[in-house]
Amino acid sequence: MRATKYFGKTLRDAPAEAETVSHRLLLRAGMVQQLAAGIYSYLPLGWRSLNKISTIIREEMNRAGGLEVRMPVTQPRELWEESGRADTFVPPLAQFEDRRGRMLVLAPTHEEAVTAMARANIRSYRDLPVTLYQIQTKFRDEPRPRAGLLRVREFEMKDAYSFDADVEGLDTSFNAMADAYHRIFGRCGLQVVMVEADSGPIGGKDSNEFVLLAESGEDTILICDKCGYAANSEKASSRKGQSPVEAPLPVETIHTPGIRTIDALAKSLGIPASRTIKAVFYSAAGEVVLVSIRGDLEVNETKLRNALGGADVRLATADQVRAAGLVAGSASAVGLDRVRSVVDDSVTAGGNYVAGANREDRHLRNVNYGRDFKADLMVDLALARDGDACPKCDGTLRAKRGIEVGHIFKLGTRYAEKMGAMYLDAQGVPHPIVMGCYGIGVGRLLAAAIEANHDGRGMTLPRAIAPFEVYLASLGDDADVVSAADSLYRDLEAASVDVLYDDRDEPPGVKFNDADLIGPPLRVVVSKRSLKNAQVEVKSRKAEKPASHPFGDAVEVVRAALEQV
RNA sequence: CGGGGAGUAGCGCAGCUGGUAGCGCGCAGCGUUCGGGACGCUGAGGUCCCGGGUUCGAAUCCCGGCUCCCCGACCA
Repeated sequence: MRATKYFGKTLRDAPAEAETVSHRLLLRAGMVQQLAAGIYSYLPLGWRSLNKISTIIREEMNRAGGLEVRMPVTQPRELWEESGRADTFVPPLAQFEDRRGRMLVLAPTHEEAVTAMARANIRSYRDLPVTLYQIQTKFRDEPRPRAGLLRVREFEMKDAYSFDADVEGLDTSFNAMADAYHRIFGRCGLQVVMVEADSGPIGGKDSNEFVLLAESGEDTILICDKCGYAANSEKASSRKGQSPVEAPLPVETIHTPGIRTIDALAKSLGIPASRTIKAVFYSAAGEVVLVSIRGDLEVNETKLRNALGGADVRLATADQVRAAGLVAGSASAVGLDRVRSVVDDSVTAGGNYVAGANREDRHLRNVNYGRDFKADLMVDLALARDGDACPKCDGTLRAKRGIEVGHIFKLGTRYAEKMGAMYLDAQGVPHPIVMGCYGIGVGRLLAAAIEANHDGRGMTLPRAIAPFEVYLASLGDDADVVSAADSLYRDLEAASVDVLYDDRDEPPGVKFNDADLIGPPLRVVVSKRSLKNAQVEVKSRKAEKPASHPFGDAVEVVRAALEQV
């Protein structure tokens, strides 16, 4: 493609609204353009990269046995009433009335539509298993779109849905998709890790996220440095360590004037925080819950929410705490029976803890679970942190930042049961179809790839997803230079090299800067200086200096160099 | 939804003690240049977010609204 025939402009300055690196670079390179909050147009350059990603996804879905389908973006609201998600989906469904007064929704995801497709076409166990997928636009009216393409309202998403006769079949389909995901991200040249994840309101027994490691990421994941255990921070567990086993001693009340935090308590008593019990107050569905956890640990609110049956959980307000009769700074579960007590399993590991006395300026020594306080619920509630011990081996967990680019779920029979998607087994007995779903945000993946692949000059996307493979630039308007560059351009095109030919009448600095901004992995320069020696210059995007090669070998040199980047 | 910030040329911004809009980049033309956003001359380009009010006069002051961004809440 000749730059003089192309559409879209590079910007020297990024628009003020863009703060995130990928957002700035996408706008500066002229890849996307914003129409409204979280709603973007793709210009030719951005669409090229997006399509390269889509093509890789499509090839790997097909290889894994997936069948591509296309489903409606506008769907009758009744379909969502069947699944029970018409009023519960978050964010709420975007919907409108058609001219006959029927309510239509803009699909935020396609479980309902694909289940309708399945129940109309699957009758028998002989029809199973099957995996259908789509790469389509979806719309979610997100409460807060942000960071360019990282979190948008209208977006391209690949969603695959598997249908199996039983959970063993689902496991097989799920693993096949996990393998395909590894291949997809690998082919995109991206370092992605699969981590255990919380399945959230979608439900199901297993769920894994695919996270692109990037410092600017919004998600925290924990990875064991030894055994490969990896989970996002909502899900991750860690070994909390054993406190010394001691015979329970009698409880003593101690005077602790002005001490209201675990740090201060531990310091004043000269003990580690791990010998104390911290009380944290939450409000769940209007009820105040007292969470007890060892003093050196923190509460993982997702685990707490799951333990409480999915209720909305947030820190209790000072008013709620007071109304519940709790003494902030000196609270504990000891002697409290009118407040629900949820206990992290860490406090069962040892004994003789220091805990609040539920009186101002008083704490208790030698508090023991079971003898001195009880739990209405006893589970793992701790937030795993960098440096914690791995739950699976004797390694250490390391916290890393990342961006969620894919998420796969074992859905089970939830949708099939609600929507009547059944098959008959060999005995003629009906069963609900067992489903899985597997998503990749295509636009988010592009943005994430830029977050992970850029430098001070612009994008350094891997070859497989960069908008072009080669940036060919001619310097100056010398007739020999122009004709040499023209002919090299034709030869590269003929050799099926994906080349952007900068044939504009611009000074070298402009061309070099645009080459670095757009960032094809290879830059080829034809100039009077190099042509004098019958040479061209080839430079990889990440190299400091170019290398000169005989002009006649240019195509071969480029093809070889592309294999290396 | 809570908190904060911002809307003036395509982009970045100034003008805001009221007097009818400017700078840089970009864009168009001509010329000189041609190895990291080069230089000169000429030129085009504005609903100063919208509506109302105050005033002889509003980008500027007042009231109401809209949009966008950031933090939080929420979220495949």
